[in-house]
Amino acid sequence: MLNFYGLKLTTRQPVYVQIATHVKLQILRGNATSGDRLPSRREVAAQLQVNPNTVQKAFRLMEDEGYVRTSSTLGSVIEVDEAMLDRIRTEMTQELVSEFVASARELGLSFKQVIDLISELWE
Amino acid sequence: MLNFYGLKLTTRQPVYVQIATHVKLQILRGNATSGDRLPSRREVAAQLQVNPNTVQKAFRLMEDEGYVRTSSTLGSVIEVDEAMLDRIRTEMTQELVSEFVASARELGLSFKQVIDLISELWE
DNA sequence: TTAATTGTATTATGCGACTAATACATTCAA
DNA sequence: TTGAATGTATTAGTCGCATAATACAATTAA
Repeated sequence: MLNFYGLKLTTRQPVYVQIATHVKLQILRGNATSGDRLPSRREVAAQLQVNPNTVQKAFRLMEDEGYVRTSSTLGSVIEVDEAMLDRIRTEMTQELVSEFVASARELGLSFKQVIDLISELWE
Repeated sequence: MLNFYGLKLTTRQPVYVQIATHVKLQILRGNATSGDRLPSRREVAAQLQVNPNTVQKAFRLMEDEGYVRTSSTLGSVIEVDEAMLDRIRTEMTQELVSEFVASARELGLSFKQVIDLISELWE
């Protein structure tokens, strides 16, 4: 059973988006996989100390994006095949890197400067 | 005289923040420097097709951050010394790179993967 | 079987960002 | 000098996100 205690919410993004992103990251990192169950809406709301309606919106989003299915018997369950997993990984990676490169160029940074800065921080 | 025609607005950030960021980038890239004048609030609002009050908020922010000064005789003028320029550059670079590194690690990317992906996109 | 839990839905409220519509005093050019 | 442009301020309204308070049918557990 997945939980959400490790998720620290910010104000930079809608909470329901952060919840969906958190689940996607858990899937990518192998901490969650097909068949794993999610806590109830009310339980997640309690764990994150947000409103159940906000959580409902997150679950709706995850169902629409195609990696969570909700049945009346099992509640909400993660459901990903290899293609979906690859789609998620590619999508998130591409967005992250391409936006970073665009910003770095806007800032006037050189390729070498960027690599050096990342190297320093990577440890 | 600076203009804002090159600034494409998104919905991901408040407009007034995007305006201030745009000016800071112009300064960093050498496209704008001390003494350069900014168009009037109403003129910027027209160029960006946003409300004058939103632009006023951006100008207030830039004054507070310390690189724009407004006088009754000259309107709003850019004013940066070497220290301010360095502060801006460091601040924006640090934020960009450290947030990127954090996200990349969350995604489970290796250092080599990151470098390879950036190399591909940098061209 | 009965009570609790759950998914789902509805309506109202609050808040921050942005828009809209003015208003007014000051500066400056015709 | 007069009228336009400008900086500044106020008040009201919209929109998306989140909260609050319920409601109800269906499933589950005691």
